Amino acid sequence: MSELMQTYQRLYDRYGPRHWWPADSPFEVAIGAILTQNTNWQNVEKALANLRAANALSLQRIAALDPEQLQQFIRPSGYFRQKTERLQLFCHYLIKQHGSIEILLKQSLTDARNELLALKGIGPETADSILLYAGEIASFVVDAYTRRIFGRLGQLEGSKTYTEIRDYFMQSLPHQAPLFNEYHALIVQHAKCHCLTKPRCLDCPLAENCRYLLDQQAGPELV
DNA sequence: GTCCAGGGCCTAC
DNA sequence: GTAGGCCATGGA
Repeated sequence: MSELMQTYQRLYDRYGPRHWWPADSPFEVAIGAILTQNTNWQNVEKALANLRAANALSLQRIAALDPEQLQQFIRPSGYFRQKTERLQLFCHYLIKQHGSIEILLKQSLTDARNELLALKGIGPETADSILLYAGEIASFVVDAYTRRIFGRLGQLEGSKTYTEIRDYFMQSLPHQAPLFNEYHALIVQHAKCHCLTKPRCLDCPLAENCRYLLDQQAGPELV
């Protein structure tokens, strides 16, 4: 079993299925993916609840909303001016070019990904999240946690770019959307583990492989 | 009060 | 091509 599959298995054995992405439709996944940029998911849920309460959580409604009103709805998710522009650009584009997110996502991975990346406000992580969680397309999502966790395992150098890390995962794992889905969700779950903040975490499911932990001499701080 | 969260864009160098 | 600043709210 590859190193990455072994790590996956340990995370899965500890945390179980994460049932990602928490959304009712591909469109909601995409909206959530933009809203959660550098933002706690709890705040995103508040923004989504505001949109839902106003019956505004749809492609046509978001596109047609007055920007200042949209800003108020999504204010809890932070960066509300930027995200208002990003959401409306995204919706206007979908309406004009495809009519729905589902149609955009029917293309090949490369075509759909390049199209998403060409949109202002959609970078690699957001694009891959939309591809994977809205389109069930096997595009691995890399985030800050991925760098941190696998850096500590000694499996990633800190200098790797987004593309290099994504390539590493995609070349080492079978291209299965359900696997990529669960793996990224497990990484986000594991980010809450004490091992990322404390010198020694004995309860960590990855303790056996954790370079940081192995390098530590026995210290007083046990979590 | 400080830090950070499921990033990305823009500007300097 | 990349380091640094900027965007903003809410909970720990």
